[in-house]
Amino acid sequence: MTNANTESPEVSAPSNFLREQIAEDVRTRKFGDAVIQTRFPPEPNGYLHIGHAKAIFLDFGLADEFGGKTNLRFDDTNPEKEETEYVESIMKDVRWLGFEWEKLRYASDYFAQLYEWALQLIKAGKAYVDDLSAEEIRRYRGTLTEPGRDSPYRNRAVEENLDLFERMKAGEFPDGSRVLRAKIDMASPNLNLRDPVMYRILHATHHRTGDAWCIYPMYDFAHGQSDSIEKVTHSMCTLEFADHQPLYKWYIAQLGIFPSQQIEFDRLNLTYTLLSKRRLLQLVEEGHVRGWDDPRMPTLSGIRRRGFTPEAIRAFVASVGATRTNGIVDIEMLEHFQRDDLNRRAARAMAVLRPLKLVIDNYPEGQEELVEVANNPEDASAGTRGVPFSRELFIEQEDFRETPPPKYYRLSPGKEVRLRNAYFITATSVQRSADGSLEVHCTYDPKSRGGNSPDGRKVKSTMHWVSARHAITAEIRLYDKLFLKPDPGDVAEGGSFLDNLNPSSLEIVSDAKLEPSLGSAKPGDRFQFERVGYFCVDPDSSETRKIFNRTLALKDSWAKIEKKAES
RNA sequence: UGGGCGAUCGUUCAAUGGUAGGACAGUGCCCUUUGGAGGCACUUAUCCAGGUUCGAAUCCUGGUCGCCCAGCCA
Repeated sequence: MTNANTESPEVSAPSNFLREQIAEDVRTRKFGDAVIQTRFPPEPNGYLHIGHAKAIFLDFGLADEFGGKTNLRFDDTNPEKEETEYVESIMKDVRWLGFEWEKLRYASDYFAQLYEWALQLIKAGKAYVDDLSAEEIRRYRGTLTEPGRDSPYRNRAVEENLDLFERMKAGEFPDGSRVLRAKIDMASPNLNLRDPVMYRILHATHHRTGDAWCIYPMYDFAHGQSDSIEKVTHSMCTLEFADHQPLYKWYIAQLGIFPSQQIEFDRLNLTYTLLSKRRLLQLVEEGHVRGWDDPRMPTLSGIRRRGFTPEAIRAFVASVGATRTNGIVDIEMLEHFQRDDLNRRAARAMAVLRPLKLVIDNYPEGQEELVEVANNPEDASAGTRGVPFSRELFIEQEDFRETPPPKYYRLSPGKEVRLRNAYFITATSVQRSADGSLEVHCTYDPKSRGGNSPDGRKVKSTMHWVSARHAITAEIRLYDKLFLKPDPGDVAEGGSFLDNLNPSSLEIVSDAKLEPSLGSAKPGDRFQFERVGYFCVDPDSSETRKIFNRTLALKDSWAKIEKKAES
């Protein structure tokens, strides 16, 4: 495994219990000479989301720290839900985060071995074929407070079990007619140990093994053994599998195979975000979003298209850490790390989302010039570029008020402000242009070229602008939270999480005016539109029409002041 | 109501028997050619009750609260 991100922003990695456990196991040589081996084991039944990023950074990152290796293993034991499309997207996402797996494996690689192990357990009297229906098995299992009862088929002879199991494999029986179960303890307080199902009959075509099998192992009879086969030393998974650990150990002990160790950590939860594959699938299928990679989706493909970076996700995940407590992380935390990363790296540009014409009456008609602008004030090595300036400009509508409210520093009649990197201007009047639209007239101070006045007078505000004659027109997609509530699942009786969908999560601005240099931007390129936010070029763009996604808005303290004044 | 796991600022993560600290959010000030960024300051926490100890967030006991488990899903 290699880690492409080791040189990325210093993330103070606080100690966590996983790291400490591994360190101790190394110290005590729990696994002898074996190197630390982990695995990332998604089921290919959907797209990866930000929650998986945490698991990925833990699985790959921790192994890397200890000089170990990580496999990518698809847990593909349920042919009814799994598809090659998902396998491919998952590989793409893992690589995008900056990781390369040691070995690519599938649980289905181990179907033959797993079958042999099942036979071994049958022969040892530890497994039996049960003819009970699913419904009957459920009833015999008992409840949380009452013990279960033995199936009438529990004590079948080994020979009969062998015969029946082989015939299950041969396809003699219909789906659901029989299962293979482990013979453990129907009275166990842990329901997972009440004779768990090992194999079920499924006449379904598997995305990799096709129709070679019609019996498929359950998760519990595949996961631990797959770990063991791969000599996984630390098998990290989320908390809801803690109850499965005794079973995980039971199979390994009965089979006498490599003792992989399962360790559970908490799942990532985010405010205003849904991280359930089932519901995400519903959003896609019912058309509430434009697809798995809709920039509003918490999928890795969605936030990638939105403009998020692997480096920011890594810093975020590191700060969130891993524990065994279940909580919900404020989405602002993720946004902070993303802004922090983009602030350092994103090239600056000027773009006016909602144009208002500004005419400089004392600037000679027909004249134009190039003003020099820093590509990134945070990074001198990013250099400078020339931006065309002329008599007629576009400024942001919200940067002008005919009657300014208190504390409004921007342009209003009689007020002087700075056009960034260009000149000081003073608004003189508001007029209707020939086509009926509003335009603001002003005068400029030629001696303030570059943005400083020679007499040292100051202005309260600096505004971005675009030369009307040189501007390119583009579409800009402004995204807001997909859900209105911090917990999208917080719904009234009989309601659905869909009731919490934000009706204005997408706003399309179709005629934004951008500085001409943006005409050569390529899909995926990221920018900070000064004073507005971070944006990236959407793959829907064409040569003639650029489309930008807003990754995040800049923090807006004026909006805060204005809001406070209202209340 | 059986079993498992957990509980520290509003949120998140530390403190591994010895000064409860960082980050996010919030508030105020400074600075600023982005009302961005940056700097400084401030506010706020050990679930409760007992016990052990010179000393407890940490160990013990008893409560309370939260999450997970009754798929032939993973």
